[in-house]
Amino acid sequence: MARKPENNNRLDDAARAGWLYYVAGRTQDEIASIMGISRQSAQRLVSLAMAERLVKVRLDHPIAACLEAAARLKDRYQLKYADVVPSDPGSASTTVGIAEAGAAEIERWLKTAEPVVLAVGTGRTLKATIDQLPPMDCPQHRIVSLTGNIRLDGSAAYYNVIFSMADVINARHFPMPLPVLVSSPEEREVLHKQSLVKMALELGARADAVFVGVGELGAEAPLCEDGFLAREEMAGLMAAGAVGEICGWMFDHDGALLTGSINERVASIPLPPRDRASVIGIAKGRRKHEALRAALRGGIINGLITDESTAEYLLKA
Amino acid sequence: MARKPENNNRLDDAARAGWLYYVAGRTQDEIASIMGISRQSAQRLVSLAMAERLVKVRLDHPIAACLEAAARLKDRYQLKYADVVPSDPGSASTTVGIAEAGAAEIERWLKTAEPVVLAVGTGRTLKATIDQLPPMDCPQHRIVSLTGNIRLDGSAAYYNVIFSMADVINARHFPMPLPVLVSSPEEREVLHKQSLVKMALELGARADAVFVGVGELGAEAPLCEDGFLAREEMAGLMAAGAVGEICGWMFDHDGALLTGSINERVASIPLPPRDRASVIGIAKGRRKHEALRAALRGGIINGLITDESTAEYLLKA
DNA sequence: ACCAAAATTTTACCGTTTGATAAAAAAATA
DNA sequence: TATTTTTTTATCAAACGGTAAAATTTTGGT
Repeated sequence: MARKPENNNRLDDAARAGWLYYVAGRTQDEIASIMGISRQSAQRLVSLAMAERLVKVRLDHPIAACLEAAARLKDRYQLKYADVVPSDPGSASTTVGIAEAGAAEIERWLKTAEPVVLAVGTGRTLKATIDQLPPMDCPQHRIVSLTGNIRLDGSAAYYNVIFSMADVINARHFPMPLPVLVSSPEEREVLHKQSLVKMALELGARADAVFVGVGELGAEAPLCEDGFLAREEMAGLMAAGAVGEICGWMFDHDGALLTGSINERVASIPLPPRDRASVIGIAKGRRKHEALRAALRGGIINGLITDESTAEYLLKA
Repeated sequence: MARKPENNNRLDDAARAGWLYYVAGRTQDEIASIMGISRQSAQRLVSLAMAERLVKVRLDHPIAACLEAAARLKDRYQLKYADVVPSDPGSASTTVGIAEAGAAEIERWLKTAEPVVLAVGTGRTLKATIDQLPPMDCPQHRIVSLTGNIRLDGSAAYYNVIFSMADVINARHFPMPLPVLVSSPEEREVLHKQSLVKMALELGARADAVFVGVGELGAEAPLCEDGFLAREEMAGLMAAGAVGEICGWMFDHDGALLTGSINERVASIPLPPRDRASVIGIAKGRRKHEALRAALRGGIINGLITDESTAEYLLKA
């Protein structure tokens, strides 16, 4: 009868115990008495069944795939935070879904009692995110804009992230009264010494959480469309290897910031140190794929809110 | 702020909580803080996910004793398929365990690429089995109900196997819009000529796999309890030697269909030829013992899903 | 648009179940 | 027999499931 079934028997018992526990719903005490062993042995068998993956838990709901993708993204790119929302294949929107999810995450930060510093970038996605925020009263927190939204011609882009945000959450807010780009490194230096700007710079460096959009480059890039960047410059940047930008900071395929070139004229506040702060990118869609992957690779962002199909791309790469 | 499609969100949240709990292994406290709700709400969501069968736990490990019993059953009764699940001595449930196993076998059939015709009976066990099926998209298959679930008084029994099944697996389905029993052989003949019924009859005859419960007879038989059969008739049947029924077809101790008597008024679709199709009975428990043995002896079923202690009975006989 | 009723959520509490640890006992191995 | 490994026993803090009252939100009627 019993030849050498040691290992086999053990897994058999584990399977039996796991079955009684997970399928039949008995307590470990009951299993112990049914199988004639001590409760601790029963417990060991049950957890062995789990460890050996004898019991398989399946969750039949679209949301499950999203959660799993988020967990894998976290692991793959060493993220502090990841959230994946279901894709809507039919929709062309670049914000539906992630805007709500982004707002929820911002809300979680704002709900904390101890004061935090939140920083935001700009762009359509971020504007849509802010628009999903419920009114809140957060006098203990401060919010700062990492980047301006002044165009080359001096006018302001229509979306107004920091002020919209301040409108609904009633916290002290620090705008960035500068263009995204200035004409020279020297001009940047001068502007950054203005007292108002200095306060924002200082605050930005201490931000606990940062929420940014991720810009792709190309002829139809929002950066051009919105008049932040001349098309000739765009071509030069792409030739230099740039694939995306965050708050105006250009980076290449590996997520390394471009040295020289335009980055010396970016007036935005630098992203705070990634080891301390959460820098959460909010983006989805085919056109953002490469830029997102580069930003994740290079650790420019350590948090991500995206949708399923974008997550799929980022995972298979 | 427009931000909630409530109805949808409820199950979403349940799925999310269930995933975090069962897959990610978080505690309910953690889930509560992640989702921004109280622990009790988290607990409710987790158990809702269970109740709504969003999470399905399955144990695929073959337990040696069960495997051996299955092999012996196959041999002893010339079965095409046999599956034995562990017994839970204390439990009074007649479905726990075999329902999951039955669902797994149905799933295997549904996963085949070439189109198959699946037929199902009715009853509590089968309903519990169907409830364990994961959502699937199977436009290539067809499913047909071998029997109606209309009572003597014209009302429908609460369990609704074919429609529940169609709900989750999205295949063309063919219900049997008749009672289990009609008043006379002649009426049956008339009814069976209705075009709708004829299609079901035709399909049933071509079924590749059939899943049925096995009904025992007696004063407390489900057939009586559910109002399909008057108690006086039951007594007569038993006197005539009937020990069990499948889809309403009465059989005796040797598994031979009773001639005459009530069987001439059974409106169910006849079971397809056993040499071609798999007719799999799903049943366990003391009260089903005799009916099961008779059905196996007579070859009414050529497949079986049961539990260890029932298997033991069937093997020692 | 308002108020009242109903339903849901939160808060608080309690007994049971669970996972983990450490020492004693038993079994297996050399 | 001595040594190693496993199982049992005992104990404890954390986690869980249930209940009940208070607070909140939703619903329905006016």
